Amino acid sequence: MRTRRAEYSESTRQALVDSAVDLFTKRGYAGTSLDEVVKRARVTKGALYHHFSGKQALFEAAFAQVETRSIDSLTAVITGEGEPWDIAIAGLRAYVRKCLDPEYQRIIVHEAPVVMGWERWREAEEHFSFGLLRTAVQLLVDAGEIEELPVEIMARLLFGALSAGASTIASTSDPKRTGRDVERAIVRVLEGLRKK
Amino acid sequence: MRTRRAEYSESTRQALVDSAVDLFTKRGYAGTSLDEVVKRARVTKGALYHHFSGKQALFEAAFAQVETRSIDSLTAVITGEGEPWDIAIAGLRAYVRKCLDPEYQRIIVHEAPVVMGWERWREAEEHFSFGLLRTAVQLLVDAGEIEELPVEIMARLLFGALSAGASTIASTSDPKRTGRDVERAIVRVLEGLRKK
DNA sequence: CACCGGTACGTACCGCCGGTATGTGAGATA
DNA sequence: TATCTCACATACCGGCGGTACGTACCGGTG
Repeated sequence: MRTRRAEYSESTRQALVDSAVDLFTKRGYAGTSLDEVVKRARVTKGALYHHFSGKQALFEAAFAQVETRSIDSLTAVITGEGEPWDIAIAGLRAYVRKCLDPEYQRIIVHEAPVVMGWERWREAEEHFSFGLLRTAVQLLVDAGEIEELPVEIMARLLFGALSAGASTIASTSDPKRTGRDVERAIVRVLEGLRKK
Repeated sequence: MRTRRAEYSESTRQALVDSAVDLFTKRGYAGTSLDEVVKRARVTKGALYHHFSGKQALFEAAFAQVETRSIDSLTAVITGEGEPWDIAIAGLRAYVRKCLDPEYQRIIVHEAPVVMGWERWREAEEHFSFGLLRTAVQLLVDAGEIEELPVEIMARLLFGALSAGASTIASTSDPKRTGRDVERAIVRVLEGLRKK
């Protein structure tokens, strides 16, 4: 049954997560105090510690929210119709665009590996962006489009390159132009791996 | 002139930096307290704050020390004799090996971008590993070995891929084997960019 | 050698922040 | 209506980064 209390509770939790996403994006994990988070959510620390076990858990909730919202648009591209090669290129473009979103960039790309620890981050990413990327790479290998290098490794390297590319784009004076250059470079790298 | 006081002072500063490198490597930036750092260096916080303006500055000193010590071995490889292509491959191998060093892995690759801020980290890296990498890429382009994509972009992407590769190597159960796979994959990517 | 100035620390303390223990009132239950 | 429960609020603690200030020792000067 759906009671009023449950609705209020969920609303409070959501407000906390939203507040956390905002502040973690603007000031980073270490630079954000829980007092600020609860103040912006118009509750107290009691509420926060009722819903989450601590600051880390709150970060993971923020992480999950940003990833969950991001993954839908990407999944739509990956699972669409067309040639595997074209799908991969489209997915590439979509991911680079996603990396330009400040929330994604700061929370997912930059802070998460440090805050959650690399191992935990890796595990979580299996179900999100990285999982999708590896699926896409596997798709290309299965379709015989690119050479049969270890998929796990290739996906990791590509993931790193894309993140670095996104960071570069975000901090350049001409993001449009840099974005085109990054896209072109990555496509060129993939073409270099393509079977003739 | 070289006075005794100056020597003592330098020794104290060095002890602090060494202690910081150790603890930052083992417990990370956030997990390390200054009390621990000064205790291990057998001084007090007064000494620390005499030599450094704060925790961030201490981290940057640790960062600089690890980078400075790393760069010598890499520079030797890059500036050696031989074909540009072979030099680049050798440099690649050397860098992958360097990434297996726990200090380099934790302080330079993982923590520095978050602790120093991505922009500051990027700026600092110009004079260290990334600067070398870009030089190597420029070398290949000048020698006509690889296609003339924008050097800055290529170096950024390669740097990101290498960092991701380093993280993967460091956290796998069989670093030796993963290291070989990463090396092979990157070499294959470069060969894909090679002019015939 | 006596004196003195400054540097290289040591000591004591503050405010903030993450986390905890406990109180409380509104809504669900019988 | 009486009671129970849960979703918070309040008050407080210990630790940590940072600061203010005291001090001893080295090195130059007369």
